[in-house]
Amino acid sequence: MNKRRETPLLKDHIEKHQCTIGLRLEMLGKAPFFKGLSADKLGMVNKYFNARHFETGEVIYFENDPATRLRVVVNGKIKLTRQAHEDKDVLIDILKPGEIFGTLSDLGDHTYNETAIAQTNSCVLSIISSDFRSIMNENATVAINVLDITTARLISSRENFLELSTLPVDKRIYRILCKLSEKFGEPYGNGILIQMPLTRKDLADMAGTSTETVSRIMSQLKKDDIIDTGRQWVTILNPDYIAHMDEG
Amino acid sequence: MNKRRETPLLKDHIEKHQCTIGLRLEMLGKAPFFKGLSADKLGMVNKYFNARHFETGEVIYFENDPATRLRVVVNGKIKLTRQAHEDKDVLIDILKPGEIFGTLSDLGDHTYNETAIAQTNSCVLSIISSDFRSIMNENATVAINVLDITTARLISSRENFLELSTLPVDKRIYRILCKLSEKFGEPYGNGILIQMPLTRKDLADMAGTSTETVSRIMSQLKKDDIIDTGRQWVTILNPDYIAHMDEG
DNA sequence: ACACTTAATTGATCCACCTCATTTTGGTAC
DNA sequence: GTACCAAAATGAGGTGGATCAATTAAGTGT
Repeated sequence: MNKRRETPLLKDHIEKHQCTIGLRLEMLGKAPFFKGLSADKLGMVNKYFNARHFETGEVIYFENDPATRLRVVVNGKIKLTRQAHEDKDVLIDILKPGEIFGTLSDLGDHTYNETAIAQTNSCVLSIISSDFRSIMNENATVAINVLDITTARLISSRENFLELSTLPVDKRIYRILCKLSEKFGEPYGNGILIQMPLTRKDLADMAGTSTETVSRIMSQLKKDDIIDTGRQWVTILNPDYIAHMDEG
Repeated sequence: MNKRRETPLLKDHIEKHQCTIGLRLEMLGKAPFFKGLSADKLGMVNKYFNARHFETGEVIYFENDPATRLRVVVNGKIKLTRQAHEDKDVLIDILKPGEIFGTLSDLGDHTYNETAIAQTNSCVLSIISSDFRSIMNENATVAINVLDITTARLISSRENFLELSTLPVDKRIYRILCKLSEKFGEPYGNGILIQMPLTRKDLADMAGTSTETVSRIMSQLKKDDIIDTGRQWVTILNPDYIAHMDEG
């Protein structure tokens, strides 16, 4: 077991000038919700979007703020959270490039129902939600794509609820690590590095537990050579164990 | 505190002959996902639907069954559940007339990810999901309506997750009773009756707890004259208490 | 290389809730 | 009314995980 001296996370190399018009168009073309849209329509649609850069830790919007915009991650990772009490938060999801967040509603009195924070330096496109609704009205394909994305998220959210209701904490954490490594994992050394800053608090807020409990479980996994972990990073050394811990 | 001798629930008066073509068309016209559709389009769309009656307790489909159809509740209540272990279930939602369930996906290898059971005698319309997708493709309004419904469900599911992660059991049960009375409540005597058969197990499966714990909490609420409850029914005597139990 | 800040670890205690076991009751069928 | 059965209530005991408190270690800035 080698002692690491520094974080294995890639340095944040996202800078403002990368959010160029060219990149933006390329991004929208690849975005799952615009799949099947013709090139000229894409060009038209592109004009509705604004790009903006966010520094790590910067809040994009707070829950209960008036909600007017739909956003798209171009670069970086965006964390969606909700606050319960004083220091009790719930981490709903972590988004990667191509994913959407914000609101689709065009009602005036509508508010965001989660807080969005840049987990890393990020570039985000935004569009006024009523404009996006117009686009959906004129292109049923787009509406159906967004519907498919939302349905998938609903299924995933219910899955989370199921796991929270029925699994003990350690299994919940295994499952979270498994899902994160599928979404954000990159080969690193002899394992898979979850490529993002990830604290014990983040994991606790995903699993509905305390940082201390997460720490204890992670320590045990480390002792058993199933993961390697340090300050704000995790690598999976034994993916098979993490994937099927049912019998454990 | 009067001792009730019999269930205050309305007798199930839904019978097969009520699922007539006339009722079906009326139902589809009022259904939120067809809001804004012209009368003639509605007539065309109607031809795709089949009606079927289900007896109380009858399973409409099981989770992991091949998924081919989207369904609409015409009459009665439908319970959506997922199985975890032996006797551990999670009650995801209870649907009332006008709500949709089943699948929207037209992929061949797709399966239902929950079990649907008739909570009362029910009448249900169904349509092959690929047909429904065609309808959405030709009528963006429909796609957007379904998207709005799905988004609302996603928000609600995340809300449930939040409550499950952060609230103690008693508060979770208060909240569930509050939501149920909003959705299914009907004035009855000096309170609001939740008009549906509802067991301690159902409540436990919603709150992620055990039947015994639900029973204990309900007993206390009854003692404090906040609710009245018997075998498979609940009335709320003090809605205000149930609605804001934050400070309790 | 140093000090400083914040994350992470680890230990000890406590209690909300689960589980198992038993009794009671409501609702139904005869 | 009486008998029956499944749902609900209640009791006793055990425990997973929270909470509180103190220590260690990893990055960061100078």
